[in-house]
Amino acid sequence: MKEKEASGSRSFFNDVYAVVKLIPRGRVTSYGAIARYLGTGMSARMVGWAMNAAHGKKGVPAHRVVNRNGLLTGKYHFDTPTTMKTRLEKEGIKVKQDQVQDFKSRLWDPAVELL
DNA sequence: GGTCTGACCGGCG
DNA sequence: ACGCCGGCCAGAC
Repeated sequence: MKEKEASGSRSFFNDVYAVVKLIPRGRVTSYGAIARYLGTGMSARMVGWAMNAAHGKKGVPAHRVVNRNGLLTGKYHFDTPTTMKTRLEKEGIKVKQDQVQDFKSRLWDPAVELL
């Protein structure tokens, strides 16, 4: 019988989900921030890929994860390109033209907040 | 089983 | 200051 590495999170996909779930409402984070927190560092791309798998899963607010520029890069991956913006605004985050306002202030870096 | 892409980031010219 | 390219990991064809 094979176990799925129940002891801790082996797959960083699982780690990403955990971190994203911990993102407080009204706050956003970047792929690179999560990647760095997980220790992947350069593999920020995988974080976005993990989000792809996070689709359909509940508790994984992928809409709270944006790129380094605070741009809603993955908005097109949602059901509708406006879902991400709508959700963020609903949480109190101002979004203008796919860009998070006060992104730097809204940025929730796990490597810092969870330090 | 090999190859390519992919919701990024950072360095270099 | 801007543009391009390389890098990392994993999933899909």
